Amino acid sequence: MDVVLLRWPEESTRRTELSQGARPRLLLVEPGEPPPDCSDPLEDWIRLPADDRDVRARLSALVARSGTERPHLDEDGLLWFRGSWVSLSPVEQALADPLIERFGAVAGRETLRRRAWPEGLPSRNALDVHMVRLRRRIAVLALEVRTVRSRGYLLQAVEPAR
Amino acid sequence: MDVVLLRWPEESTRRTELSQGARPRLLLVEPGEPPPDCSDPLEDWIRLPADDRDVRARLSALVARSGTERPHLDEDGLLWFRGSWVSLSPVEQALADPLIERFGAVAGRETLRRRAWPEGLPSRNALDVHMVRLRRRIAVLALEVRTVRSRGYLLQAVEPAR
DNA sequence: TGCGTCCCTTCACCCGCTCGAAACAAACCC
DNA sequence: GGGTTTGTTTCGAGCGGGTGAAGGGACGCA
Repeated sequence: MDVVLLRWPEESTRRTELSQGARPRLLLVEPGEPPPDCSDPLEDWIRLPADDRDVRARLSALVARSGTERPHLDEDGLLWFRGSWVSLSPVEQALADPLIERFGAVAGRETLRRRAWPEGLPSRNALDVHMVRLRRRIAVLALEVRTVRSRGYLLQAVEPAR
Repeated sequence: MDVVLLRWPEESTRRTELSQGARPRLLLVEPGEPPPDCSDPLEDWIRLPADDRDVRARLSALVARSGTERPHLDEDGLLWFRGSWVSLSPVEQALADPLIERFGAVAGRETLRRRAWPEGLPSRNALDVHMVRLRRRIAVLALEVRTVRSRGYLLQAVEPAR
């Protein structure tokens, strides 16, 4: 989802419209005008005239905040994230799919099981084993699968070191 | 809680120190320098030289953001705070729930006891033991449970070191 | 001031269960 | 034939929740 650029205060009505739709937006504040009151995390502003790098930095911060950046599985079984990809085996695709849908939230073990083996699990811990393999693969994309005990798994970007 | 003003990029080491303590901070970016990468919601930046009103607007936005932030328990048993999470066991969820409801105020022992074990306490000090465990877990989120003797417990954000 | 009593904290241990990971083998595909 | 994919077994680490027990601080009371 893209960030919308708005002139402030001219386009203030459009701003309220967009805030309804949870669409991230960057307000370009006219020289001399007072800055807006941004309490929405999906909203930011910058004073004109502005350095190009500054605008881009705020845009990408908004994108990151809105969670727009999510991995994506193409029709060839390639898992894309931040411009890189790895190929996944069919089973891994079936597992990755619900994890991507719920990116950042838990996908239940039962859901995953059904998606990969609708006919029933081949063996007791097939799911665990394939999860290990999926983890190894997606590591190079700085993606990780975290376990939420007795609930399921959660796909997320690797937290940058503090 | 006060916002700390930092020069960027000179005081970058201080910046990382403060991010540990979850202290809100505003980076003052020197002319010509590239803007920082702010993923932390408690961090913001502004390009120098800056309009006084602009600085004040960003400061008060930071203050507002740090004050209203309260932890939140999602439907998968994950406790979220400031963009990070830990998973809680069922008993811990039951205890965390009333603590979060009254975030910053005391939740009585009796209330907690009833929420976790409506049928009656399994043993004399089960509540205390589980409280220790809950404390250990939420520490990584910079949350703490303070005891209010003979009244109950209080959940709050860890005060950043001065 | 000394003492006992709550109340709270923490530790160590137990049991049952979940999950991770390695290792091996079969099947499959260029 | 060599790499990849998938299934299977097995072992062990770690978690969740319950219990007992030790210890310490706060408070009331004599």
